[in-house]
Amino acid sequence: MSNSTRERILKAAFELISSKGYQGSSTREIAQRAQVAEVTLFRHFTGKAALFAEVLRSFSAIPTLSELLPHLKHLPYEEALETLTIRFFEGIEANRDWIRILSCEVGYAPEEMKQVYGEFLKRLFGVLTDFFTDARERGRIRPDLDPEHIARAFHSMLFGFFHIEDMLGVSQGLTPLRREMLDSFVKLFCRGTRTF
Amino acid sequence: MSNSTRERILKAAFELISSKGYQGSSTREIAQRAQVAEVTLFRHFTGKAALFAEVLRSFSAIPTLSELLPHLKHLPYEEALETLTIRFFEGIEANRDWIRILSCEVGYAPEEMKQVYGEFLKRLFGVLTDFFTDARERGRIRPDLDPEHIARAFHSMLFGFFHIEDMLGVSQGLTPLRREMLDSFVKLFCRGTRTF
DNA sequence: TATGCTTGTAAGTTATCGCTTACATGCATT
DNA sequence: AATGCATGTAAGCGATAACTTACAAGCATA
Repeated sequence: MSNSTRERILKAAFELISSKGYQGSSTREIAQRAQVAEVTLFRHFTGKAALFAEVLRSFSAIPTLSELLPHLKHLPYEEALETLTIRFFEGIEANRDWIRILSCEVGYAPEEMKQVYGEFLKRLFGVLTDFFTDARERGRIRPDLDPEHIARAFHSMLFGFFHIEDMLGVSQGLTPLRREMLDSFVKLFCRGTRTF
Repeated sequence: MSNSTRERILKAAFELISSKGYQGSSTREIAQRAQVAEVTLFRHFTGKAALFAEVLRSFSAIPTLSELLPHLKHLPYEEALETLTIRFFEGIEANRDWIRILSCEVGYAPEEMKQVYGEFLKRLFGVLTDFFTDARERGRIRPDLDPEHIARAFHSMLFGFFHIEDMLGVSQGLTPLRREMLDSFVKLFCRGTRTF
């Protein structure tokens, strides 16, 4: 079986599920979108559930965040936070479909798929914790704060904001109004963590 | 048509949809759970979609937060923030099913249902903004901060945290570990907003 | 007793679902 | 030329979905 066929199916499934949900997407429609006979889908994957699990694995949005970190360490704390915030939000936006699948569809999905989500988050929290650990070692942030807690707070704030905006779905992207809101978040967060 | 039948159907639909999603819940199963013939469901509601819309309206988790506010105003800022945080999280926890429906299912739902969510959030943000506006007028928080932005930051942080924890679904409730995490959030948030 | 309202039973509609089977086609390797 | 592999076409399986129709039973009020 050629690889491209399989990947076309995966891509179609990803797109459809992210817009209509797992239960809302039929194998017929997925096959149609992939320009493939429905039976071909079942020759590549043992079933709809297996296809979904494979989608979760294949499209795992690996955070490009970790590549950004070394660069951030040479910036002043507030500036680094600002860059991190914008990049983080852009990253979420770029992978909005993937994230919507994970943060919504997984709730009804079997345990196996939750693990994919759990591992993804663990890596993400790890990267963020690294950043704040480094900042603490450099004396940028107060030593009494747990870097992991800060990382979670940072993540929660940005993710929570994105999720609400995404669900209401009035507009997409980093609009000026959102940019302004994120600026306030950064200011607040910076004051809340930095040394004086 | 008696009121109790209708309400039993609404309650059953609410429970089922919150655990299996809109698409995952059938009218048969909803009727069964309500101990009602399926046809009765269709005599009370014009269809599944109409039933769902009615569920959204009926179970609108009205924040008891607004009742809490007057009491908070007499507390020191950090203490008020702490109480607000705990109460807010408990409120989210108590309405977890309702919130899961809104924050997940609505993304795939028609525009009409998004409005229900939008109006709910608008009220919620309003209540929080009131709190921070009052705190600013009392000189508790820095005057250069926009109360609405602070309110959104506060909401995003708590909601984002809850959502992640809820989706991964390892445990429920305000566990000691979460309590500790929220304490850090409060400390961070307080330092980020208060005057010195 | 009669009327009207709500509910239940039963059977059925049409549509779609996930998935399978049987067979033909085309292309590449041997 | 023959073999094997990936794909397509077509038809259909059994299950379930949302929803409808027709009719009977219960219960209240008039």
